[in-house]
Amino acid sequence: MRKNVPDPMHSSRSRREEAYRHILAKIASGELKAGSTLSEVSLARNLGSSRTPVREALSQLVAEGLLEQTPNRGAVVVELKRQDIVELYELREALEVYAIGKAARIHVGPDELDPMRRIVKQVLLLKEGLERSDRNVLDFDEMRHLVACDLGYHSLLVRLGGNARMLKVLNETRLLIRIFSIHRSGHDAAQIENICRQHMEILDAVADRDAERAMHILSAHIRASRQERLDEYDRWQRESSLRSAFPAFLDVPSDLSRSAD
Amino acid sequence: MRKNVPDPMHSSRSRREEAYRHILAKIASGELKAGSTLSEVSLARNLGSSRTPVREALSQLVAEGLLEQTPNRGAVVVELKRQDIVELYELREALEVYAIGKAARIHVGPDELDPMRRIVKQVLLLKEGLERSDRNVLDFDEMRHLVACDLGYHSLLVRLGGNARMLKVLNETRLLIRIFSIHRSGHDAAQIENICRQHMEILDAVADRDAERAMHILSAHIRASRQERLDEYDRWQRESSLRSAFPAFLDVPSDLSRSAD
DNA sequence: TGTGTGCAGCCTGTCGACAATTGTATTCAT
DNA sequence: ATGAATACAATTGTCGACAGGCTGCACACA
Repeated sequence: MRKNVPDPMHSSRSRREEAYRHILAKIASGELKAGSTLSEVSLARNLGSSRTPVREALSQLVAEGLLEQTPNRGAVVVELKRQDIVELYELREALEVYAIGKAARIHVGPDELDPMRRIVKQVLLLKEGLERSDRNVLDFDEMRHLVACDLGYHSLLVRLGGNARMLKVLNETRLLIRIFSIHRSGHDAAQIENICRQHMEILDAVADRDAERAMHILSAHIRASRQERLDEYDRWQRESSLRSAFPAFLDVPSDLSRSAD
Repeated sequence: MRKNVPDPMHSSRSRREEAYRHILAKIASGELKAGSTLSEVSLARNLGSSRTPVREALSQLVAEGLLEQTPNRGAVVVELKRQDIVELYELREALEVYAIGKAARIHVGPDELDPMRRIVKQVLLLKEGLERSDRNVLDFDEMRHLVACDLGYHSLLVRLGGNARMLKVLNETRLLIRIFSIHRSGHDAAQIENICRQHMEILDAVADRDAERAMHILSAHIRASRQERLDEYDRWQRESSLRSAFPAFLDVPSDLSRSAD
C-alpha cells in the first residue's frame, strides 16, 4: 500500500487528468444527473488520491461550463435550461457556418472531403440496416455510433476552416450539448436519411466552392437540430412536471394559507 | 505576524481571485512580456500567500488561453503569432456578426441603442479634441479611453444578441487581443472618425431592422481592424528581426561550418 | 581539449492537516 | 407546541511539506 509513490505504469497521465476523465465519464454516462452535488472528499476517496487533483479537475470542469460552483456548497452539475440550449446551438451555428464559408472559399480538396464522405456513408449504412430490420428506431449501440459519426463529421467540418480556437470552443459547446442529450430519443430512418442528405449537400457545395450554398444548408441543418432538441426538451419537461409535483418546494413551511410569493 | 489567519478586511475576495487579478494585471500592463516564465513560488512570495491559490489562478489563466503550460517547466505567457491574431479576429467576426444579425431581427429599442450612441459620441469628442490640438495621435490616457469605449461598444453590441455564452467567449477573445495590443500605435483623427462612422451606421441599421446591412458593415469593420493589427504586427516583426539578430540561437555550439538545421 | 557523469537547485505534482463558513439538527425557553 | 439560539457535521479555502523530474554546471577522466 504505497502512499506517496506515484504510479506511472498504471496511469500514464497525471492524477489530475485521471480525475478529470473520471468525473467527465460519470457526467456523460448520466450517473451524475443535473443538479447532483459533487464532493471533493468523496471523489478523492473513490479515486484513491488526495483532494488536490480532484479540486483542479473540478475547477477545469467549472471553467468549461459543465459544473457550477457555489461559494461554500460545492460543485453541482449544471442543469441546462431551454435558454441554454438555444444559446449553445446559436454558438454552433455562428461558428460552424463561418468556418464552412471560409473553407468553401479557400481551396479544399478531396483529401479533406473524402474522409467526411466516408463518415456520411457509414451513417447511410446504419440507416439501411435499420430499414432492413423490423425496428423503428436505433438501439443504444447504433445510437452511439450515429452520435460518434455526427461528432466526427462536424469536427472535421470545423477543421476545414483552419481555426484552432474555433475548434476548441466548438468542442466544448458540443460536449455540453451531448451531455444534455442523454435523454435523446432515437431517430427513425427518414430523419437519418435527411441528415445524410444535408451532410452530403454541404460537402458538394464546398467542393463546388459555393460558399453561400454551403453556409445556407449548414445553417438550416443546425437550426433543425436545435428545434428537434427543443421539442424533445419541452416534451420531457411536460412529462416530468406531470409526474413529480413539487420537488423544489420542500422548504415551504407547510403554510398553505400563504399564496405563492 | 499572524500566519494562518485570513485577512478579511484587506481582501474581500478570496486569495485565488487576488492572485488571478495580480497576474492578469502584470500581463496586461506589459510587465510580463510574452515568453516570460511564471514561477508559482515567486508569485506566492510576492502575494504573501501559499502556492495553492497561485496555482489555481494560473490554471484559470491557462484555461483562458493567456498562459501555456509546459510539462515540467512552468507556465509562460503566450506569444501571439500572426496566425493567432487571424484566428482571434475570425472568432470575433463570426460571433459579433451573428449577434448583431439576431439583434437586428428581434426588436431592439432606443433603451439599448442610446447608451451605445453615447459611447460613439464620446469617441467623437475625443477626435475633436485631437483635431483642435496640434498633436497628430492620441496620448496614452486618450488611447486608454478610446480602447475602453471600443470595448464597451462591442460588449453592448454582443449583449444585444442576448447570448451569455457568446458574450463570455468574446470577452476572453477580446482580452487576448488587448494583451497583444500593448504595442498598439495611436490612431489619427481620420481613422477615429472612420471607426465612429461605422459604429454609428451599424446602430442605424439595427434601428432600421436591416440585419443584412448591419452584419455587412460590422464584418467590414472587424476585418479592417484585423488588417490594421496585422500590419502593425508585420512592422513590429520586421523591426525586431532587424534589431536583434539571433537571440534564439544561443544554444548552437558555435560551429559555424554547420549549415542551418 | 572534449566528453561523460554526478550533483545541486529549481520546478511542479501531490499529499495530509487546519481554519472558517454554512447548512442542519437539536435543544431550550416561552 | 413553536420559535429561536446553539452545537454539530460537512465542505471548501488555504497552508506547509515532500517526492520526483528536468536543466545546467562543475568536475573528473580519457
